Amino acid sequence: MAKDDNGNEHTGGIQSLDAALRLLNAMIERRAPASLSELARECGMPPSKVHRYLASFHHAGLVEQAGRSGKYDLGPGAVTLGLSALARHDFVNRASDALPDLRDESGLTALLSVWGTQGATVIRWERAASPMVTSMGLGTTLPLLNSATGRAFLAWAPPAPLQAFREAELRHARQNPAVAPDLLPTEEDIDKMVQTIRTQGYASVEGKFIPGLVAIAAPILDWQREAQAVITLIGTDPAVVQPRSEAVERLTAFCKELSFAPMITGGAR
Amino acid sequence: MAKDDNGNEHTGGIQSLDAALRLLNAMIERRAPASLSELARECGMPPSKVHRYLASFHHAGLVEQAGRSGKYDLGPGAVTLGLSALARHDFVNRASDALPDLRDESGLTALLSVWGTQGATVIRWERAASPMVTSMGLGTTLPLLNSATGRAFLAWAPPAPLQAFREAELRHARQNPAVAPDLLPTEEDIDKMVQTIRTQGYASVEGKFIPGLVAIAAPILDWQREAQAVITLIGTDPAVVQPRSEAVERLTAFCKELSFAPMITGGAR
DNA sequence: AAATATATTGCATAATGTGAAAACCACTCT
DNA sequence: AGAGTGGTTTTCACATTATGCAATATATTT
Repeated sequence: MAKDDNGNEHTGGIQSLDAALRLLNAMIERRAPASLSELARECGMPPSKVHRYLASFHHAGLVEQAGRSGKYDLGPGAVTLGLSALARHDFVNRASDALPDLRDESGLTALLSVWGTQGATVIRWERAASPMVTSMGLGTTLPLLNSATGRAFLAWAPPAPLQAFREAELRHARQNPAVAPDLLPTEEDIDKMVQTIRTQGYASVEGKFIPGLVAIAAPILDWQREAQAVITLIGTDPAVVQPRSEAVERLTAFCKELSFAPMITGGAR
Repeated sequence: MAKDDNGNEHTGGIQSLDAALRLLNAMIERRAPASLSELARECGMPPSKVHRYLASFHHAGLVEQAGRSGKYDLGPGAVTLGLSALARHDFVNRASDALPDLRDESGLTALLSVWGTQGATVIRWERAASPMVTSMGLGTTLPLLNSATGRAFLAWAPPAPLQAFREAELRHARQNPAVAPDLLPTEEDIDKMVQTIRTQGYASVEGKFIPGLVAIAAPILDWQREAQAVITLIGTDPAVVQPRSEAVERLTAFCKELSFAPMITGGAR
């Protein structure tokens, strides 16, 4: 009988594996590389134990030692695992496959993001032939309030972890007025923005995240009308954010196509 | 002393954890939900063992039971883990940060390029203290066939848009025999070159793009083994292009460091 | 250099994972 | 119905294997 951190038991498992996974979890929660002793303290294990677990994780590629600092970090195997898990959700495959088409049709850079523990995370992107080279790698996390992608998640929120982010980002924004000087939104401002986005069917942003760029984003909805993923188009022409621009039409049609279809197609379809 | 599937040992780890991770790996390789007994067969373990491991994985959210079929599948915890890892492996940033080190260690000019719609595009550039000053701006696009960078992309191609470039450049080369007089390659020549590059692990060029300069280039691969970016070293000493030169070793090690890798480096791939 | 923090290895001890077999369950076929 | 089949879960006695402590080794700071 193994016990988890709350003292709740779960039967039939393997204690050492449970401990190892608790360690993995600790590495996720610290969002940065950590030293062996930090991890040991973090989850109340003797350093030698942690060391042995890390050796096995390292061997499997789940964990790697960062540079010469010796700190431990999640490794490429973890990425493989996660993307493999994501790929089981067929909307991810369908969206990934179709993303190049969307880019070609719209002539804009196209992004596919999901909502991860760290926020909106880019898992696929197709760059358009734009003069402006945005260096944005896979796994980039986008701001919640000042990116089109983030706002789309905000408006069609998978409820649970979002409120926390909302607060965290607001707090951060208030302390760093330099970042977003024109917009220190109150709760009501945000609610109003969310309303607008929902009725428009897409979120947009002009130059907030990266000056000179404009972006529009629409959600891929599941059967509960929550965002499973968000697709974003990025360009330079301010016209694309306009309500009935060609880009907006294409994007929303594209996302509707990938969303879980409601059973009765009332009116809008 | 734990053994992996090849019989290779790795010291200091934990055997049961190694076995558990082998199981996880089996779940990744099957790209679909699998039943307990399938998994047991797959990795040569008794069903009871697999069951116990799955119980622990399930408890951690890494694995879940699909619907009422009872089959096991990777779960939300795996996504969380992967996205968390992905967020730390923004290779463009990591490569940009490390590029000066590579320049210093090798004493050569180092380039970081990504595959844009216009071709291989230089996005970062660290010039060595070399007498030869190559004037090459950020955003320069490099030829596909006659630069080390281009050849590396060719060999580890993100498949879709590349064929078009290949044809375009060939056509262009045939019309302009002055540019590449010695090499009017057929499709087979190119395929042969690609094979060589892939087995060598890097692409090279001597004086093709700019007379008097030599260059070697290696890819940063993503989890699908496609080139996400290419790093190129440029110098004047013809020795650097030799298969096991110091520069080659450094460069390939550097790129491997930044690439994604399969979870467990087992034989078959 | 000494001192402190951190990582790694060795070792005896018993706690824990192990495989075989038995019980359990959900089906299908006579 | 009832016996048969393939798959999953539980039980159990045993020794393999993980464990924590203490001893090195390595790195970082004073």
